[in-house]
Amino acid sequence: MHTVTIKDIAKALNLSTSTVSRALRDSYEINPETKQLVLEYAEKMNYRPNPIALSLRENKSWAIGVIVPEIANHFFSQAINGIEETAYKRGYHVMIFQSNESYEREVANVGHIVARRVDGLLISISNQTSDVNHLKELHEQGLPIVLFDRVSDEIHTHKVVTDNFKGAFQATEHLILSGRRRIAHLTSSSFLYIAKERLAGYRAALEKHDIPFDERLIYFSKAFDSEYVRNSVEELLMLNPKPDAFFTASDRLALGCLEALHELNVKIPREIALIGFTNLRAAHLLSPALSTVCQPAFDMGKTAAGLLLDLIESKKKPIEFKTINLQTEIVIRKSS
Amino acid sequence: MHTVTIKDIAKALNLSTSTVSRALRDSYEINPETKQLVLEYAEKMNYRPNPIALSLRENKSWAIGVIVPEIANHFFSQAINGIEETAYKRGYHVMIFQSNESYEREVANVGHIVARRVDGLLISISNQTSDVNHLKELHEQGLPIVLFDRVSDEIHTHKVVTDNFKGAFQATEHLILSGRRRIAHLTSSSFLYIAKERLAGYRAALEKHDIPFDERLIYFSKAFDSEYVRNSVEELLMLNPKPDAFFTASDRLALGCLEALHELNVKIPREIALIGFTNLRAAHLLSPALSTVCQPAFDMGKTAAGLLLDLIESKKKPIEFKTINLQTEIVIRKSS
DNA sequence: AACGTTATCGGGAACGTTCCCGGAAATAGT
DNA sequence: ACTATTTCCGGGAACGTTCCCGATAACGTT
Repeated sequence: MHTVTIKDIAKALNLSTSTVSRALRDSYEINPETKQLVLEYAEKMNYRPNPIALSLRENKSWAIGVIVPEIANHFFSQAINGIEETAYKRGYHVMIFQSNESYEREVANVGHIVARRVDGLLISISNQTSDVNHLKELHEQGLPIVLFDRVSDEIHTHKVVTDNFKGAFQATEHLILSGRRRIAHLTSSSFLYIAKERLAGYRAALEKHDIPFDERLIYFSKAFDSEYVRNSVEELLMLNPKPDAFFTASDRLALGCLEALHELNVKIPREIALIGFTNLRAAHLLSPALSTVCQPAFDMGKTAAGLLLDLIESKKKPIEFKTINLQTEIVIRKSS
Repeated sequence: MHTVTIKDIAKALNLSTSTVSRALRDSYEINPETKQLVLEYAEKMNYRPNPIALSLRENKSWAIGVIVPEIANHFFSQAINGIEETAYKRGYHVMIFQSNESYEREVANVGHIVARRVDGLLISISNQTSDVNHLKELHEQGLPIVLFDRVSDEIHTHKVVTDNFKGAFQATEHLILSGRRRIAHLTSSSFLYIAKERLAGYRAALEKHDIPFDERLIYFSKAFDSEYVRNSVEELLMLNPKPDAFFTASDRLALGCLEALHELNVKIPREIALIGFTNLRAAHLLSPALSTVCQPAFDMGKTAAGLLLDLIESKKKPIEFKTINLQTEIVIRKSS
């Protein structure tokens, strides 16, 4: 697939490459007639500047890297939509990588991304990642990084999160106000920032309503496969006294719980009320319709990308980094 | 963010760039000691070859473009997973674009992709695309293209599809065998190849069981928003005699139907049986659990990417192109 | 007429890498 | 001791583009 270059145009028109280049960039020091000639010929030959050559010259790839746990997850695919919107609008393209919730793959992805010379990195950390040195080093070397949703307080940069504390607080309080007392909390990894915050919101709601905190009701889940979740659910149901509500911290966990409770023939919400932290598109069509704390995924992606591009395009490092806290929305349906 | 280059190494070690380059590529004509020296220094300085420079030299971007209608769709995100697996394994990276089921955006995406100088293109056409000249031209210019799922018979290249006819036939026959006679079919666009095939499968099943084909039961839907689908469903329900089953041709349509039927208080499957052509992860958790024809999305992505990379890496154009037909799986649940 | 201005263009280096070509030194072969 | 071969390395062009530095005319100014 041969593509026409500036040299081809120059040769065909008996001009120098500099002249052609300047004509194409509409430089003032080119004769309007020459300019016209070049432009027309370029149009005719369907000339497209080679972005690779430009990247080499400018030492800039016009690409940003995005690492998410998985794209087959409605929250992240929506976030990616937001990221792409801003990125494309500002002339960047997006390279998407998946960590699959694995620390090793995340490190490998980071490696790929630096090798690919992206101009910046947008990342939502895997829940198996407790050590963030791979990101810290990169950041100290000067690569612009913005964290979103799954952030870490060890990295000093812009962050975009949702109000996890408030969302969890509202969800828990809603369960309490509807008469629940033994509320189990299934969450992801204990070192994940968002998990900590949601747990804190959960505890604060309990405290406000004078319900004692019971550690046995908290489940940190390393894996997301339905078998693992089912085991956790079974163990929780064997507790005495039995829990009367589940509050889950993610898409996958909510779905897994729902599935397990169905299989175990537990009536929702009569026996167990269920509310999740999720962006499932079909949440209202589930059986029963799932109550959720909904996150503004698209907006998160948009603002995170915006911050990153600002970071990339500003020559000097900003003195202070901001953490943007977007509001969640609690949607009560049949499951609670 | 300054990165160390071959020149830096050469200068530091008092060697020429050629020597360093050859040492790094483990050339036989470099003294083992020198090689050792270079390798150690490169390792110490964390040298990474600049892929942009390589791309410029080799006139190869090591990137493939992927255009799908939307990634926030489980079928496509699974397919992308498959694509990425093969692509990364073979050293390519993946640039994802979304057409949002819009012809204009698809054309724009194609433009971006050629401007970005990808080595090949993987595409699942938007349902509003009736004219595929933008792809044809590209293909004739020599860009390797592989179509998957949403293919077009106007483009003569490798294709990866599922057995749409058989899947639709089985779904329809299943409805017939469970006593349904007035089976409505909601499908996407009339010029979409997969829509035609599924319609053909539907008709064949009717014919086999001597059920007359009624055109009024077929709905081509241009839009996927719930309002539009709801209107279609309402109109179908006003028919006389009323349909007793719906067979939908996509994720979105199945979900939309389910939603509309719920809102209209129609009992599923008592009044209307429902079966979809979808890869929804939560299909078994819906209310009622949704019967579906399931497509091997991940495998489709994998094989499509494999074919494309073979195409890219073979110097000569293959004489004949193949169409790979993967099998669907029908999963009967509560909705039918 | 001599000079400064302006308009218009070309030459060539640079970005990071590979690879062809050539060349010096060391070794082997007679 | 002389040539032939091997070993090891450097120079420089090339990929496509931009941009700095000149260069040549034509023009205007005194």
